[in-house]
Amino acid sequence: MENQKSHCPINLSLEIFGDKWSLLIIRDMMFAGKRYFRELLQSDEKIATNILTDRLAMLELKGIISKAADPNHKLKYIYSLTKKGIELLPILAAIGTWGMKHEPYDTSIPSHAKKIMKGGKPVLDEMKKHLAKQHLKSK
Amino acid sequence: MENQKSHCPINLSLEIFGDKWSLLIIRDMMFAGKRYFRELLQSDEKIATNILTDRLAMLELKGIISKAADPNHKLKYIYSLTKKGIELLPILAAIGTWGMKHEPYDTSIPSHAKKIMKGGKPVLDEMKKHLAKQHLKSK
DNA sequence: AGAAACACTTGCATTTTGCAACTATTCAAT
DNA sequence: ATTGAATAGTTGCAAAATGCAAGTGTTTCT
Repeated sequence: MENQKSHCPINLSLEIFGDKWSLLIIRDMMFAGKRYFRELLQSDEKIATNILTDRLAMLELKGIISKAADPNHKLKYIYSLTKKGIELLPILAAIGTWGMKHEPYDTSIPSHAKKIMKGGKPVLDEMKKHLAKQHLKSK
Repeated sequence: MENQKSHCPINLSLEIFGDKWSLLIIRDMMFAGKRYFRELLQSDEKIATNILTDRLAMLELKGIISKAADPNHKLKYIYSLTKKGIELLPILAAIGTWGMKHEPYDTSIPSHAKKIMKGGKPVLDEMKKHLAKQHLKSK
């Protein structure tokens, strides 16, 4: 388990979410409000079930998300961002901002996403508060 | 070549640098001032030569770095960040900040790195100016 | 009672990564 | 001028990660 290449903070971070899928999962939880396995499966990028299973388990292990039984449905589990996960928001925002500036993105993207990317710190703080409300309820 | 999973700006960005190595290479160019193949090979994370070759070519293709013959040494090539590459700085800084907060990093890390991470926008702007001077000289 | 929804699991093919040895050219020292 | 080290890679193969399609065992819905 402890097999890290170095103790540089950037490397340690990338060993957690430096792959093709982890940040996309976080993105969908943050910006699209997805909370269930089936919802996360519906992304445009078409993640496979085994990969999604694997990543959710890893993200939970790393303390970025938590998993709880859905009180209303015995087959469903609800995934939540932890505080540590919510604090990935500035990273996602920076990546989104960079992508919007430098890559030919789909302009039919949710307009609130644009606002979040362009809105700067105040909008981000608001967003963070909102996420805390949605995800950190219990405990 | 054009085989992207979606046109979401975050996904487009991650299709470029959403792997274990690309951002580490950028990190070394930005924060450690590395400009040569051999220098980039010396990271703590021990990247293999074939992977480094592959990533440098990809990053050049994507317009994030540029490659030029070293005027003083016929075997050496000097790699530079482009404007597009320099603008990855906020992403690296956000990742570094997150890692320092949430993972047990090596405290013997270069102290200027800590300053950059913690210094906020003014320090980042200064850093950006410095990088532009070092990397965008010619042209 | 039967069908659909749910969160996975499994097996296999493909792709990516990692490792170690090797190459061809150029530089630097004798 | 010759030799050895340094340069930026290649190459071939093994290991790991990813991708794909089908299957599993409950639970919920109709």
